[in-house]
Amino acid sequence: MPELPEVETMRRGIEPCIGRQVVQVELVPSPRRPITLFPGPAALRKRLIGVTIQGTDRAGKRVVVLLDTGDRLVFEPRMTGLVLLADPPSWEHLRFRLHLHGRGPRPAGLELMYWDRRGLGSVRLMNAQQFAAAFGPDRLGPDALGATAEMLCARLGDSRRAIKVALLDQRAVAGIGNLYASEILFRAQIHPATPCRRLRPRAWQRIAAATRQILAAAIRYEGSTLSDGTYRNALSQSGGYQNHHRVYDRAGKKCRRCREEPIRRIVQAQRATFYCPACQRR
DNA sequence: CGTTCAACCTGGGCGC
DNA sequence: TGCGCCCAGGTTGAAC
Repeated sequence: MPELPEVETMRRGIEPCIGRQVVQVELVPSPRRPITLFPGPAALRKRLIGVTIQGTDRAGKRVVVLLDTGDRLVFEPRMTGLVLLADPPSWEHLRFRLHLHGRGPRPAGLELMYWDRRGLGSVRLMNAQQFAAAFGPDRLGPDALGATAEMLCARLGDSRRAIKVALLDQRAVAGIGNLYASEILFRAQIHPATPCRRLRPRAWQRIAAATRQILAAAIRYEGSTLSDGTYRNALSQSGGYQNHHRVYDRAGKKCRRCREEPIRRIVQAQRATFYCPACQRR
């Protein structure tokens, strides 16, 4: 679930952590199996307790917490992970919790939590070298929020892949996931199966503009909370962008643009793609 | 190059 | 009511 807009919303939501000090590290408070934690519990505690949070960042679909030691704490939510300051949807799947020292005249502590129902995500503490190796420019393309036609065309213009599949390639452009890829191509009025190399400069312009606009709008609405209700912002509140989807999960329903054609669902690279066959011609 | 499949997990929805 | 299946916002690596 969490794609760029959801992860960016979570990142903004945990900004109150900035300037606070880690006083306690809780690993897997529930009796559940742990998610991927790196490094091990002892090293994690040793390198986290006493450090101060200096800032937050995002690496594609990951929330990054910058520490005054130069280390980075990286939360990768994958399908069902949440980075929270407020109570999670259930205590059962809480995986990790940092207790932060309060500040100000009435210091109240904060708890930075990672919750993950399916447990496919991870929490990793990385030094500068490890972070660069994992998320450097050779591993992660430029952020999709700043997509330009030149950038997309330079990175994908020669590819034979379908544009929908290519937009999910995090090395080409970082942050677009399955839901927003369909929404972006609908807004750009491009058929999702179009091979990248067949796209003209004008088409790349539309795709780049649609990428920026869709992602920015989704961030404004604090992301999409789908029917399973899993996604929440850091305060455990639902997003609102699901009410603005044009094609995602609307198979069989009439296109909101042409008000005629039913939205079609196809499968590309084993993943669902939604589009309007009338508005998005090959 | 590109595609396909399986794996990692939980849980909601559906047909029978 | 229950069972078995299919599906899901992601990523990775192996096989072809």
